[in-house]
Amino acid sequence: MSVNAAAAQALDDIAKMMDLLGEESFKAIAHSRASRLVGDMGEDVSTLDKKALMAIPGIGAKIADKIIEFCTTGRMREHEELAARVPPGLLALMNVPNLGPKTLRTLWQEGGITDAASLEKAIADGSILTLPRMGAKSVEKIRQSLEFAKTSGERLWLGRAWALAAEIVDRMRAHQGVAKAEAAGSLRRGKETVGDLDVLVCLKKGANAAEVSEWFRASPGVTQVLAAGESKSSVRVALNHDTGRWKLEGKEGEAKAGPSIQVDLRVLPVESWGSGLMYFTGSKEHNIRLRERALAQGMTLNEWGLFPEDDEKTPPQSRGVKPVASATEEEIYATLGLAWTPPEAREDRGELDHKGAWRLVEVGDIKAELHAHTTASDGTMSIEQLASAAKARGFHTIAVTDHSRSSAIANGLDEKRLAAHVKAVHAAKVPGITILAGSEVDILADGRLDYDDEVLAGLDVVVASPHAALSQDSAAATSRLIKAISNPSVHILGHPTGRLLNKRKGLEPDMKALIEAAVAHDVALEINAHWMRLDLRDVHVRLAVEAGCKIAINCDTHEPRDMDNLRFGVMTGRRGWLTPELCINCWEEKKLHAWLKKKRK
DNA sequence: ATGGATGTCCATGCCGCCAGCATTGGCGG
Repeated sequence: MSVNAAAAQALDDIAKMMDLLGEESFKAIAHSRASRLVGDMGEDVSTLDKKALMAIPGIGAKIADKIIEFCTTGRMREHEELAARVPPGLLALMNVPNLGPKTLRTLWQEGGITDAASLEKAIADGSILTLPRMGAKSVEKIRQSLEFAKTSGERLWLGRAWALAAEIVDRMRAHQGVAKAEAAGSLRRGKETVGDLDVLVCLKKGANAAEVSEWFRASPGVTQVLAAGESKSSVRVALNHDTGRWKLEGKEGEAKAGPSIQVDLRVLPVESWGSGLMYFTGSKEHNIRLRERALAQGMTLNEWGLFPEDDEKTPPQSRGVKPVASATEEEIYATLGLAWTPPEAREDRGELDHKGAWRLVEVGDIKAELHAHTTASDGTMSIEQLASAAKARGFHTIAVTDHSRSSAIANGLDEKRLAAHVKAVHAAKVPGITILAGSEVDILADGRLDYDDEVLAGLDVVVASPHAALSQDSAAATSRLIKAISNPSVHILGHPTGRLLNKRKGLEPDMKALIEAAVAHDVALEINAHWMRLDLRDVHVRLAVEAGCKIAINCDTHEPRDMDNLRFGVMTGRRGWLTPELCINCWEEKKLHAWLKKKRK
């Protein structure tokens, strides 16, 4: 775990333990906010001194001290003091849905429950029913949540969630009572993994909400119905893990055991489409900022619309109050004096201070794929098939970058095979697209590249990527990657950390140093669009964009369907506020080729 | 615990919905 992630975890634990102990809620909120700030930070938090930490809104002297203590000693005294007062099993239960701090505190203080085992026992023998607010329905809900928490430890990959969400949304749109349907939540924000799916449906005039909800609950793959209201339903849908070219040991068997994902449906009238979408898209923190802003302007915002504030207790829509805006996201943001905010930027990372209209990279901007494999190494397509597929996407350029010799498992090319392959690539012709000959050259553990410099200098495009020695320490990783960036023939640093989501954490280089080197040597950092990689990750893209570092978004195409992953790479770029100007795949042909050739003089 | 207005104090994280056992606490975007 990176220092940032570890420090964020410690701060979040502190916040949760404070909640469990019933301490002043603002203290817990402050720690929870600080946890998010540290976790979202692109640069290594240990490189910041107290002054720099305190310059971040939300981090004051006390928390800055705790962060510094953690970076220098690896511990936080306060964390240990709290941990001595809160049973560890209780903290773990905070991750179980339907178990919040207050519920757990009651279970602990009044029922002597300290962990999952004692909770299960209290449910089994019925003793839990004697505790306050513990009726049969609540207990059954908790029982199911506990069961679910056992089988599903991990969040689902964006790419897998996307396919499932598309099926459900299509099904909902097929119902005659449905005017509009869309997947919202963290999926719409393009988060690299999602915990559940949120589907918003708006009804045609006169349509029956209960009937539409029933249609939803009868979707194929539903294994369990958790809630069955007229306008709100929750179900679990079975997952089958198809992870493509990565065979995940254990995962396939596990799939038969029945991992599933929760899918929530909300039904609203069609007039509330915009406000409903904003509510269900989140993030929670973004929603809070928007609602604060609405209040400051004499309005109140909920999923039904943006209303004039009237200090009444009951919700305005229930009193027939007309909203100021509700039908589209654009009009609601506009009424609040804001530009429409891209869903990917709705994370309370300063997006409400953004000046003017947003113009982030879009799928339609991408005009080149600069990292692709053919049958020469581990791809499934010939050079011509690959180029035709790229042409069909409207690209002006495709770079053939098969693996280098050290990637033996991927049938990497030695220098002799490479020379022949380059000839074949240059001889290949597909009308309307330029085919470039390149390589995805391995970055060896010490930062040397897998081909000699003169070989690399003879290629049109060089993508340098780490594939092995991915558990080396941070300092070694930093110097390794910077050495690769410094090679004058390298254009792109491919999947810079080598991480695989839910599988391996990959390298943890000093990102700030890496980005500085990339800027100095005019190397683009890749966002690998495969949903198991999404590497660079969002916060590092943001850091790179702020530094003016060029970014490449590549599908790392091995087979035709890989090009469909482009949207995930683009969403990751948008989460890092990436503009088309900084994304080399968006450049027109002349500009891109001139940039590539600059390294060949 | 933080940040902003003062010079030490004060306000601060929105909203709707649900179950419960009754007027509120907890959840989740």
